Amino acid sequence: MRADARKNRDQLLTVAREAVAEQGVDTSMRDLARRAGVGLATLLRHFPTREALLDALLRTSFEELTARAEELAASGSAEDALLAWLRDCVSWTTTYRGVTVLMAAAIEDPDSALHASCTTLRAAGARLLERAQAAGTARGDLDGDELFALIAALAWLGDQPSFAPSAGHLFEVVASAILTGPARV
Amino acid sequence: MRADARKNRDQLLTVAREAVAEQGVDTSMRDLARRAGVGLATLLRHFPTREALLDALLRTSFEELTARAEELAASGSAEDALLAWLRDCVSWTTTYRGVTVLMAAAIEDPDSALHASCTTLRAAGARLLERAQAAGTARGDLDGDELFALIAALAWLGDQPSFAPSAGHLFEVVASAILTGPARV
DNA sequence: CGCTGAACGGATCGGCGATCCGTTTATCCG
DNA sequence: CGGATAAACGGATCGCCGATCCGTTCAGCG
Repeated sequence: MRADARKNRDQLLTVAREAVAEQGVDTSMRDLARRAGVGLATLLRHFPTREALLDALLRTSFEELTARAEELAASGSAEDALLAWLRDCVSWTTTYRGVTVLMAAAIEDPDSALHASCTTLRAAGARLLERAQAAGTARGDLDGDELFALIAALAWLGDQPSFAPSAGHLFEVVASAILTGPARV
Repeated sequence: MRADARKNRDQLLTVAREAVAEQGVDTSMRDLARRAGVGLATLLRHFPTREALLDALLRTSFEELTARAEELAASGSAEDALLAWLRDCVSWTTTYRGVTVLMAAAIEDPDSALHASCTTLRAAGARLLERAQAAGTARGDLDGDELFALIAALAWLGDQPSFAPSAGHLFEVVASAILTGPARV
């Protein structure tokens, strides 16, 4: 890649990171380009769609969360690991506004740029869930898809200004429904 | 109101009802006007904003749900009443696509056309919740705001194509977290 | 150096919600 | 019944959006 193209690309991602954190995933592309000091066409050449831009922005975060799941999968308590990972996932979503809807759409559409990252993340969560279920500390009638859906719902609550103040407590409520406490044999 | 105005207004609401059910709350206003056989300006004169249109469309549903809550508040079991009302609320949201985000925004903004309807609905739910809490069959560390948020989150899940298949089961999961079973004294 | 293809961005397109304003028409009253 | 009048109408227009086109510029290599 040419040096000037690389510079513009990096600048666009930096600007997009700030803008998405402040104004959410629906920020105007034209505005993004202006803030980065490039033309709209340049932005759209580097990232042909809004989704492609967000993919580049979010990919590393997804990979970190997936790695975190694998790290926790090797830790002592299956219950603690699952709970800690849920917490990490939900709190991460507060970084970018509107990211939850994006993920829900990406999981649905196999052609989405984010599809692979999302399914990998979901699978990582499923493994943590299954381990906790095997240990008898997570309710057995849940699967990975449903765990992912619950994470998304909690993240969505945190994204809504009206519900955000309750989001922390509601996380505890839902977590208590997922985790069943120590094994009862 | 002049007879022709009344006719157009009714026609617009009919068309909007279908369109919102099919394509969600973000349907193009221009398209709505076309489908109703009127000019865009006519649609916007009757309903100055999209929100005003949706308010007219949803108001009666809100009133029905509120009335249903009051009816259930007089029924036998506090637990059954709360559960039945939650079910009614969540299943109603499947009628119109995208309505959940609208409600979350309306609760936040006191100037919204839907604000009053939403707060009334929330208060109606809070009364059912408090009755179940007094009977010891709902967890005590929840308030009306949080109950409303949980309903919205479940409704949101049902609105996402990727999560909709799990929505029914997840309702049971979350409901089990709200309800604590028969009073344990 | 000079060439050349990659990268650039202004201009343009169709679509959106909102607004303006000249035209039509339902309604009321003489 | 017929004319006045205000209400209702909708085409045209505005500023915004994302997307695309295409002539210009310049980075990098032989």
